[in-house]
Amino acid sequence: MLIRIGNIADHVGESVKLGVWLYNKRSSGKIQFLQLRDGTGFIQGVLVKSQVAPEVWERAKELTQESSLYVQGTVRRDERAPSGYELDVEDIEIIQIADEYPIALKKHGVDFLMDHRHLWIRSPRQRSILKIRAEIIRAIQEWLDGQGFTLVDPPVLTPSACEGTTTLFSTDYFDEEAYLTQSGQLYMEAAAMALGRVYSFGPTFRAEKSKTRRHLTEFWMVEPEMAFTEHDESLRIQEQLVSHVVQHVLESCQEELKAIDRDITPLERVKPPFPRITYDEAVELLNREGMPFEWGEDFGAPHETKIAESFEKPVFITHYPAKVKAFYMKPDPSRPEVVLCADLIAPEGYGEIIGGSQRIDDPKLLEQRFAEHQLPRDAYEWYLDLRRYGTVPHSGFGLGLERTVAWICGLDHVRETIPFPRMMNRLYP
RNA sequence: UCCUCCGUAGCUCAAUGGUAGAGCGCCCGGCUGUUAACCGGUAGGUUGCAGGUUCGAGUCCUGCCGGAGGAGCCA
Repeated sequence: MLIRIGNIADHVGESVKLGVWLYNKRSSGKIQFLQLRDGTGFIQGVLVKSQVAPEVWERAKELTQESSLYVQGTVRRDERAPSGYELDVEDIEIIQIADEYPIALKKHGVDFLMDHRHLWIRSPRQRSILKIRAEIIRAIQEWLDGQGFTLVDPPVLTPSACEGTTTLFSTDYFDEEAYLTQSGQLYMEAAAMALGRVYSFGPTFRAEKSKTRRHLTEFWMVEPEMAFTEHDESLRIQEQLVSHVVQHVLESCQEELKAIDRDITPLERVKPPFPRITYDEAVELLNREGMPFEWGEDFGAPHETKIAESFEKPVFITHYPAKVKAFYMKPDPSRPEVVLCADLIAPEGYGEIIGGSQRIDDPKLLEQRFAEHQLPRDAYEWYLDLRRYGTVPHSGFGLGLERTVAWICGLDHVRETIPFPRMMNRLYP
């Protein structure tokens, strides 16, 4: 039976068999060091010429980078090894001698690495990031499930835009045009009226010609939607969710965070409550900090970074002007020119990771908004129905997974947070 | 869509308008504790494409193609 490197500590002193790839090899005339990986970890295999069969020694010499093999050896504790363990190799069964591997253990350019993304993800750094991504997903679902949320899957193919502003990917749907979803939110509002507290987790598509470190054309969002929930309670849920995710990663991904060299001190501070400032206060802050900004505009990336610099934790910016936000957001009853919404801005310049709001529950007002935004009413009759048949106060938000992963991992681009990123100039591999 | 920058060996990069080079990788040889090992050697080129200026262009000019960073928009 094969043992996995991740469990190697349980087999000290035993002779075990591993299925591995050769990550790297160093050799002298009479000793060879094989850097082996199996997806769960790395371990160094040691062969001393005088202590192994001649044919095993020769097989080890043949191995090239990323060759696949079964290796039999005895596990030994060794203080010199980065992982604390080494394998004294006794036998080698070659599965394949790999062709010359394109990715050297040296610096490469972004374009070259992206062209070889299918191989790049084997590297320790990329492997660690994908592992952290998986733990972030686990933490999100674990927390929401524990709070009584039900997972509901909205459609990916949709008949028309949810918000109508951004560019959509279109596709043939028999005799009509369909679009890939840019948000499941409206469907999740329907689901919340059926199940109370719900969330979706899935891919989202935006055909925007954005070329920045924060943009992908295909990315994953978590979109909770909550019936009988007002804006303030939604913010409390958001800060608890984000804090749980960060603390879970700190506990369960210590090795990976170390492997990618993430400074975890800013992450350790991420606990509720998060600071809240209004849009008005944010505008004041920007002007005070020497970044002139006019009330009524929407913030750009440099503004978000400047605001975030004033806080040690993620910060909520609330009560934006209605005209810069989506049509479905509920106006503040005491001040109808602003809406009950909040963007959560991550620290360290990572920008917006959550956008959320309380939704309009009054059917008359929602119809008025449809008219103001010149939205096709017939396509949204079903959405208006939600307000006609037992409307309730409800709120929801969308959390961008890749931006959250980039922030927690401390990456300078979201393209490393997803196995196969889709961007304006990238559809391969 | 706009702004800025970059395209030279498999990879990362040098080369004042004057003989296209280095390091790494591959291959060969050496080395009994290597950590991106090290040491010696071999091979490796239509300088992104098309024009132009010049005695002479990797280098200067124009256009195109590809890429990167940013803006707008958003998560």
